Formats: sequence, structure tokens, C-alpha cells
Amino acid sequence: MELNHGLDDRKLKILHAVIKNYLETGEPVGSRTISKYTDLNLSSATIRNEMADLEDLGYIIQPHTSAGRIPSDKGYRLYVDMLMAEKEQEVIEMREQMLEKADKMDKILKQAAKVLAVNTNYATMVSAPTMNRNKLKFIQLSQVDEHQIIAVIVMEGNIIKNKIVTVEETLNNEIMLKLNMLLNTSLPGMSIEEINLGMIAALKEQAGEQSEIIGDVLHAIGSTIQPEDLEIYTSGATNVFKYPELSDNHSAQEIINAFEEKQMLQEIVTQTLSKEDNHGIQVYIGNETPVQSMKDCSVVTATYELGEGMQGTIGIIGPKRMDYEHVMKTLKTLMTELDEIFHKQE
Amino acid sequence: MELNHGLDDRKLKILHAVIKNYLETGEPVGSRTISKYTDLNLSSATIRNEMADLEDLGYIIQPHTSAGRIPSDKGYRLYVDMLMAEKEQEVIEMREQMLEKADKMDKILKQAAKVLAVNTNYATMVSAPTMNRNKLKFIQLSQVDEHQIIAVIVMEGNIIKNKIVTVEETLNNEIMLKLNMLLNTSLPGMSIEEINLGMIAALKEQAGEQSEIIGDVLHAIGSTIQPEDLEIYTSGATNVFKYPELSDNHSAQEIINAFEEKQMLQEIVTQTLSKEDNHGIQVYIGNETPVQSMKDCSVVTATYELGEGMQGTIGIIGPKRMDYEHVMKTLKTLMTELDEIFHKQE
DNA sequence: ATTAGCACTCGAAGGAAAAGAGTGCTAATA
DNA sequence: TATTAGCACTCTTTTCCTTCGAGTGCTAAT
Repeated sequence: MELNHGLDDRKLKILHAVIKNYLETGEPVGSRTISKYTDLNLSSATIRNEMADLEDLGYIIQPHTSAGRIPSDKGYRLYVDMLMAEKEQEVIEMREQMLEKADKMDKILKQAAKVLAVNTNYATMVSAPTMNRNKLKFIQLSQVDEHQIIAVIVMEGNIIKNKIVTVEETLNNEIMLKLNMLLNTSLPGMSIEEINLGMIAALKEQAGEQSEIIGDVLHAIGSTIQPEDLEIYTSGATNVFKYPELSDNHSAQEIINAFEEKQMLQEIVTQTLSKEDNHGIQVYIGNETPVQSMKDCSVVTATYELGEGMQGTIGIIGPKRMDYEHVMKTLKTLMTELDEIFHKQE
Repeated sequence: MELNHGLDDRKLKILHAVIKNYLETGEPVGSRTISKYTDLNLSSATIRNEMADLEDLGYIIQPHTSAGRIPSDKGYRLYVDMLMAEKEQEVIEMREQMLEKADKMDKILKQAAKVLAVNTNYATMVSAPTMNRNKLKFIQLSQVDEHQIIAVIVMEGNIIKNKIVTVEETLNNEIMLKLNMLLNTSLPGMSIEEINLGMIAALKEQAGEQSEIIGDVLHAIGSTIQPEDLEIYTSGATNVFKYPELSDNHSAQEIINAFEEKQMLQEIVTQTLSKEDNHGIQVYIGNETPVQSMKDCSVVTATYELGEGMQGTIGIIGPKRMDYEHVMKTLKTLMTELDEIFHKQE
């Protein structure tokens, strides 16, 4: 990443100070504050001049004539990029918090969101891993009663899906055995995309009389595993109330709504997964976000891996004056943690 | 239900008018308004006298000396009880809305919450049916790989649960077959409560060498089906912003938080299911609610049945000045709808 | 190049005044 | 006797004005 701004060291330091201070207070910051806050030993007047320059360059903004300055999106962006360039590593007590409830995957992810929300004081989301490229591991058909069979589908990573299929005729044990054999000899090891029409036709052919059932089952597999199933767990949505600039207007409403409906959060997940750089961490500031209702926020996302192309997204949504440093550290830690938990589980 | 208030017809009419008007406007209502609003043809002065009486009797309240009156909890209670006494029936287009997405149970319930929220403009919740008294229908153990077997548990009503159990030794086909036989000869038809320690001991006895696995599986069944799993779907939490008396203070925060964490909503479900009257509809006004953070709200709940003792809860949370009439109608309709959908499915 | 000093701007906070809504009480009325 | 008109009173809400303070930009001095 190139940090190609035309700023000299002093301007950079002042900008840094403005942003950092604003992150803490949430109030516009004035020249006198900076004069004391930094170790530059400059008078407020000098700072004022520099700040006027920074404003011309578009890094900071004056909400009104006689207020201090707040960072612009461009300013935040520079700040974040600088952070990105640094390397950090730090493991905190999140580990224990996480492992406490590590049970089934949905529990883990729910817990992850919660831990993250508590640790950062922002709203958080965690998406269940998408499994487009994931492979089938095992299929089992069982007779539940006369007209219903249950299909249990296990994917790599032990993701389990069920589907009840209704059948016309009652099937005897032999046939069930045959169907199970058929499915389990050909399908395991295949990914969803590989199961195409030709494949399905071939299987149906082999199934003979039961071709219809095989069709139904395969159809069920397809529809069950479609990405429409993309689960998203959220926590700490009410944290937005902690930041006046978000809770004032009705933007809080929009954000919380997005969190409840989850529809829009999928946008973020999609977008995040489509790019891949920055050690998997991405930051959307203000209007950069894929979701319009969050234009007054910043969104920080990270990708976690589950092997075999399965990946999910962790996201933090907060005010633009987000504590990027802390958030990115925490996110990185959690990411690593999830990677580990899931890989150990297998 | 006894409507044992000591109110004459005129007082009742005035109280009714006050409440109804307040429900619409959200503002305290004065004597002049009532004078015009009702068909009593009384002057504001007379109304004033009556209202003073009603206040003495505790049915209405004056927020401050020179304001109109608003209903007290006791007033609402009377109003609601009167509504309860009426019979209503009405099927609206909810039916189509519901069936549109009727697929798997969680989808149905999610959709139900949404439809309800849109139809009423309040926050809504729907709990998945609890299955304490529900019976096992079918169990299937399958080998997934060397050290893992998957237990698929199907309950009456086709509720499916999965659990991966890790085993020490690899099990051969014969043993798997034997275990499946064992489980499926004794367990189906039993309810969770019936599977007690003696039962477990007997099964372990029969399992011989594999007693440990049986133990694990049974334990898994127990823990998988425990009410901690009680899923709750919510929608329209942000509707609270539509009612100033809820959105002003930080009570909106508390309510929305309760909706996100869902923990507290369980209280409501529990409480609702423990009682059974009023055609399954219950109303908690203000402090009557089981959840403290909703003391400024009213909560209306209904119970839907799924046969075999399985039942779930639908709830609406809104301001005390809720449109009880509409809500109860809608709730009753949806309740019926859910009953039907689920029974047809089986 | 830096800084001190100062006039200026503009929002926030405070407070008085006016407006408005509604009451309770009394006296008049049907 | 029940109802109503009238009026003084109370209390909130709104509006407008003032003051205060934080911060600026500019100029002149260092």
C-alpha cells in the first residue's frame, strides 16, 4: 500500500493529533488543544495556520465558522491506511471468553459477535461461513415414516443440513440401502458446483425406478445449501446509542433496522468476501460503505478462513470516529481465534 | 371474566373515549375534546366533573395540573377486559402473506414475526414451539468419519436436531446397526421427560461395550433439546421509534436491547405458556410485564398449538396506548393461521 | 518562521415573556 | 337537581433575546 499524501511530517503529526483527539472526545478540536496535546511545542497560532492548510487539502473540516476541526472521510482514510501499514500482534483475554461457550458453530459465532461487541463498544456482526466451494462429506437417507424420508447432508467442516422429502410410495429397506450406497459412492468429495445437470442425470439413470427420489434429494441438497441461507449473527446494536452523532437523528433507527433485518448486512459480507487484501481487514469509511443507511458510520470487516474455501466475515459498525487502532487489533485477534477453533475442531 | 367496575354507563363511555382518543394521538386528552368527540352532547364542564371522578377512581391520570388526562394502567386494564369480552373474527390478507414463504419452520416463524410487525406497527416476537412434552419419532446414528458419528434426532412434528459425537474407537457397520436398532426399538414414542436415569441405565446395559457411546448420544439428545435452545424470532424492533413516549428516554435502548439479546423475551414466553386462558391471548400492561425493561410498554401475547403439547408464543410489544383492538384481532388471526399451517404440514 | 494579540463569528446555554391548553370552582340556568 | 357558562389559575411549550465561550483569521511584533 502506498501512503502517497503530500504532507510533511509536522502536518502529519497535527492531523494525527486532531483525529486521535476527536476519536476520544467526539467534539471538534481546536488549535489550542493541539498546541498542548502534542509534543511539537508550537503555539496555537502556528497550529491554526497548519490546520487551515490541512483543511484546504481536504483532510479536516470545520462544522461551522467558529468551531474546531473534525476529520473528513479523506482524513480518516489516511489515518487508517497508516495504521494498516503498521504490524501489531496482541492476544488478549478474548480467548477464554470465546472458548467458554464453544459448542456448536452457531453458538460460537453468536458468542464471537457478543464478545466483540463487549470488547469494542460498537455494533458487531458475524456471518456464518459460506460454503460455495465446500465439499460434501456424507449423505444419509433414512425412512422416517411411510411417506417421508429425511436426508442428512454433512459437509466438510461438519456443517449439517437436513431436509425432509415426501415420497409417494413406501420404500423398503433394500431400496434405501441402495440409494444410500449410490449417493455415497459418487457424491462425497464433490463441491456444490460440481454437481451439475450431467451428474444428476447420471445418478438418476443409475437409480432406476427411484430416479424421482434421487432428483428430489439432489434438488433438496441444492436448495438447502444455497447462499440464501447465509446466517448472520449480530450483537451490541444498541451500542450506537453511545455515540451522539449516531443516536441523534433517525440514523440510529436505520442502523438498528439494518441489524434486525440483516438483509443489508449481507451486502457487506458479499462485498468483503469479494476483495482480498490487507490481511483480510477492510475499512469502509462513511460513504465508502456498501450500505447506504450506514453512510454516517465506519465499517471494519475481517475475513476468517475455515479451509477448503469456506470463509466468513466479522464486522464492526461504529461512528466514523471509531477507535480504529483498537478495533483492528481486536478484530485480528478474534479472526485468528476463530481460525484456530474451527481448525482444531475438525 | 367479570367486568366488575362500579362505573355507570356515562362514565364508561367517557373513559372509553379518553382511552381511544389517547391511543390515536398519544397526547393527554382534555374535556373539550371529549365533549366534541362523543355523542353524549355534554359540555366540557360536565365532562370535567366526570373526569375528576374517574381520576379519583384511579382510571385516568393527570400528568401535570393543567394537562388533559391519560389512561392509568387500571384504565387500560378495564378497556382491554371489555375488548376481551367481545368476540371477533376476521381473516385478512395475512393468509397470503404468510403462505408466500412457507417453507421450513424457522422461515415460517420469521415471516410470521415480520408480517405481524408490518401489520401492526409494533415490535413483534415469535418463539419456536417448545417441545418438552414432544415425543421422539426416529433416531439415526451414522458414521461420518473414523472418529465422528452423527446423531440425527427427529421429533413428532418433524423437528430435526443433529449432534456430532466424537468417539474413541472406530465402529464397524455391525455395531452401528446394532446401536441404531437398540435406540429405535426403545426410544420412539417417548417424550423427553420419560427418558430418565433408569431408562438410560437400561439402555447402556444393553449396549454392552458401546455403553459409553449410548451415554454420549443420550446426553446429546438431552442437551440438544433442552429449552435453552428456545429460538425466538423478532421483527420491527425499530417500530418503537414511532412512539415518542418510548423513543425519547433511553427506554428505547432497553427495549431494543432486549430484542437483540432475546434473553429477556424468553421470560415472556415462559410466563405466557404457564398460564392458559382468554383464548390464549394475554395482555400485560405496564408493570404487569415479566420484563422490567418493558415497564413503559404493553405486551400482548398469544399461544399457538402444534399438537402433542407443543406450543409457541407470539408477542407484540408496543406503547401502553396500543391499539388493543386491532392487535388482538390480528394476533388471533395469525394464531389460527399458524395452527393451520403446522397441522396441514404434518 | 513563529507567535502574541485582537476583533470577529457563530453556536450553545440561559432566561424571560408570551402563548396555549386545560383545570377547578362558582354562579347561573333549565 | 343536573348541567353549563364563565373565569381565574396553573403549568407546559414555544419563542425570542441575551450572554457566554470557544475558536477562528488576520496583523503586527519577535
